[in-house]
Amino acid sequence: MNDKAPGDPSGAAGPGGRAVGAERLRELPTRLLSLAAVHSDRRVNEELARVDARKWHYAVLATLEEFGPASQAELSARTGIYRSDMVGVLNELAGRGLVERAPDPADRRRNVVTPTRSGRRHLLRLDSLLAAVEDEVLAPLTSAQRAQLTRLLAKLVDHHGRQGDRSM
Amino acid sequence: MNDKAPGDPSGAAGPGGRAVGAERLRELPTRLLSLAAVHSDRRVNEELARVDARKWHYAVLATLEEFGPASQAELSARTGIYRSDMVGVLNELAGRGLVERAPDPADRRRNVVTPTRSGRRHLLRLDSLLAAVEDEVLAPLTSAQRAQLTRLLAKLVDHHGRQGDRSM
DNA sequence: CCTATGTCAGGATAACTGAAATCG
DNA sequence: CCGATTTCAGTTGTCCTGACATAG
Repeated sequence: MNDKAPGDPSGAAGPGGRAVGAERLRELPTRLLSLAAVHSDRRVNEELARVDARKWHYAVLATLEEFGPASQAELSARTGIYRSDMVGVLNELAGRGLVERAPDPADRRRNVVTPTRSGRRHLLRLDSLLAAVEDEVLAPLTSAQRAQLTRLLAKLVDHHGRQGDRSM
Repeated sequence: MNDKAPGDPSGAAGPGGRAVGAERLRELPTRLLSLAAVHSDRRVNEELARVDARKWHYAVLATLEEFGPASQAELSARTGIYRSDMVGVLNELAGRGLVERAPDPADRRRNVVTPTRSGRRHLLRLDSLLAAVEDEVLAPLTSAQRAQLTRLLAKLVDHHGRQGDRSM
């Protein structure tokens, strides 16, 4: 089934040119990144769904834990969620009793979002749940490799975050 | 499979718990993976759009180049595109004169998809276009780091591809 | 007057499901 | 009858834009 097409240059890494051989797809970093992320995201979402959560829930709760109560715009900037989508995420979180939204007396345009006790407990549960998924997703890597991957990815995210600053 | 990463940074390990510091989000590999992929995908799609292409076009053309003419189901299995979505991708490619679809005389359920000369030329153009995007996306990494990242991602993709075989 | 904030309405695309029609 | 292949129809989720009302 694998008869060569006429004049097929595949397999040859030409001198002076880059090696574009048969392994085009299997070695394309942007594709590998995409495939790995799709798989990882799917597993994360599947597991989060089991406790009626989504990954944006985690991002918001973790941000609140780290920086304390914040306005929606602040949360949006820190998590990367668009502020138009933040509304829905907070509706879900508030509906589950995980955060509270109260008007800011100092600036009446703003809502101050605060995690509830239940929300902070929920965050801990999500922590361990995500740790398990992460362990599964990164299974083929040694812990040194995991650290390395994390470092490389952080470098990429950091770099593009610095210059790819789109206003939401 | 649960060995602790060495050099565990990020400060405080809570009493009786795992080390969950302030850097929860910034160090979560699944999140970094997702963020990096979103950015990478966006840049890839933007650039491909400039030549009226999409990344699935590349996947199909590259697969045809590597393995020769194939049925849609084969292409679907090799590229990871769902059979149902493959229809649309091939409609676009055929509409641009980049591939030809002909019924397989040996099995009349099948279509044999073959790249045209123009399609193979197009693939070369996409190659260099993608190389440029890749160079931009991976800019903050040295070439040794790029190779490392590629290797690690390939390991992940390879692993999940082996066991995550959903029938499409 | 201009900007920031929260909100809503909607578009574009990707991932995924289900089923019909055809053929082996 | 069962399974594989192509195709269509449609759902869901995510990313992203634009606009509006309110407030600083």
